[in-house]
Amino acid sequence: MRGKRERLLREMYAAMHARLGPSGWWPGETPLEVCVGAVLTQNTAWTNVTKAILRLRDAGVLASGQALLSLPEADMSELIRPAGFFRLKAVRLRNLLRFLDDACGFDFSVLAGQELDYLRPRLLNVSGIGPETADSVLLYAVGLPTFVVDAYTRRILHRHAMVPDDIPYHELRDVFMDVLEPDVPLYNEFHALLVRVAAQWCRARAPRCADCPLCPFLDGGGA
DNA sequence: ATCCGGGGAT
DNA sequence: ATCCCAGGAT
Repeated sequence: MRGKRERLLREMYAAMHARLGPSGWWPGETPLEVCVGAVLTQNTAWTNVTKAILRLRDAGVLASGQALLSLPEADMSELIRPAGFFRLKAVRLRNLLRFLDDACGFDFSVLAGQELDYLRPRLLNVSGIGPETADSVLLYAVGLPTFVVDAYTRRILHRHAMVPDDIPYHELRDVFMDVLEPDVPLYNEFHALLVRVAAQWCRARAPRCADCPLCPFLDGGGA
């Protein structure tokens, strides 16, 4: 029965929102920047990504997709070095930029008019773009209603005994999308709240369950 | 199962 | 000086 899971997810959302308020969170100033961040943040912390983005901004190459594309790969690697896996990510970012260039010429409103089920597989077909990166681009840069799942999401739901630890990406995504109506602001805010809870309370080591907004939903946490 | 690399915590 | 953290490809 999944009416129970639906109620639980909505209550968790409400609890986080009540404690933390609206996040107003967007992982970048522009859609282009969101795409850059989506690649750079693969398997790395946001603090590192921020440094890399700043370096790109200061170098003036973040102004347009063309500027980024015309940057030699060696220069790109060096600029994004703080984000880690920098040679790999320079290639992956280039792949994504090339895709965006010929899919829409960096006019993201064109992509916003396309079907999620059409665009998502195409994005996943780009080498270096996996499900999380694709969903992050689709939700935050394009504005299509796909739920972004990450290690934080997995950890929080697993610790609340809602999913197995090794649940595949698409199944975890379905946990949300099977139950939540397609709603970009809702998906945006839900993900943002999970990220904030994971960072401040549901940390990988030394979690602070006692005063976590999701404490009431813990096994034996009352309610 | 292993590789790719950095920053922060311990 | 290590250990730990976080996606995707092969």
